[in-house]
Amino acid sequence: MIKLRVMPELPEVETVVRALAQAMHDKTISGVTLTRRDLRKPFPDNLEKNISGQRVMSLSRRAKYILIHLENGRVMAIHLGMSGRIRTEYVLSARQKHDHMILQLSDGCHVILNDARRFGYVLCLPERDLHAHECFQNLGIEPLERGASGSALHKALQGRKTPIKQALLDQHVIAGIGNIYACEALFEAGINPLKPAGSLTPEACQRLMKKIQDVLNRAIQAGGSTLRDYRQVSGESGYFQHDFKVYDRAGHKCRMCGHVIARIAQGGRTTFYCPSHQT
DNA sequence: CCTTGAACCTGCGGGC
DNA sequence: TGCCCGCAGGTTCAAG
Repeated sequence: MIKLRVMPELPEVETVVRALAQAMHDKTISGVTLTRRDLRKPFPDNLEKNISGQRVMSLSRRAKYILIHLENGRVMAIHLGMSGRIRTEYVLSARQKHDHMILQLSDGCHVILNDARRFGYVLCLPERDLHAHECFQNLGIEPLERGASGSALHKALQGRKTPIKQALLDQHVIAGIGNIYACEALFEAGINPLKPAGSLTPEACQRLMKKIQDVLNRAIQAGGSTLRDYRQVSGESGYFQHDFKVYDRAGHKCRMCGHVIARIAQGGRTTFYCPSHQT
């Protein structure tokens, strides 16, 4: 059994995509069970008709979306929101609280979407319509793809007075970054999260983009991050949480300069940073 | 166009 | 033990 419980930012979604590819590639979806009609958005009207009997050609990721490419040219897109988890079970055990969608595969495997807070959602649309869909058309820089660069980031931040931390969370500016990796990347780049986004120099943007890519890649290598009391025998849990340099470290000493890590609120989210060397 | 704050929903940990 | 409060990985929408 593969069981995936992650904090769904880019590295965690990427980790889920890779694990799901193992389970789903070249399998046929033989059945769909929905236990309610909606999460944050309604499930697509014709979901069962559009995915049942379809072979899974490949899986990919865009921003924080899991994309499941089907033989009929459609894509099922899954966003995990804050609390979405996906697990696979070859022998379907008792249904758990907040299991909302169960896909049955031709080899007997079940793919189960569980989401306590229901901030996640599922879409299903023709692949050719994907980039024009409202959820995808305005997405910003994909940080690990060609085209991501300091100059692209600098351009995307032009004229923005909002603090750089909040700009990094704006998926229309740069896609895939969430609260943890925004804090971590700014720390590593030595940039104060309160700095107006548009005031970053091209050099600072270069440094920041490099650190964003760096921290995301390291987190993917580590299998993402998991929090709280998660324990798992399958070896599928990530361990990047042990590498956090600022996130959730308020009151502890900065690993770089020894100053005390601060915790502030920005736009309703918590930011952790070192006031001494993030300038 | 940009920015801000509230809203969506459930679970968990801490304080009393 | 139990209740109440604050807080949590994300996004959208209304209002200024």
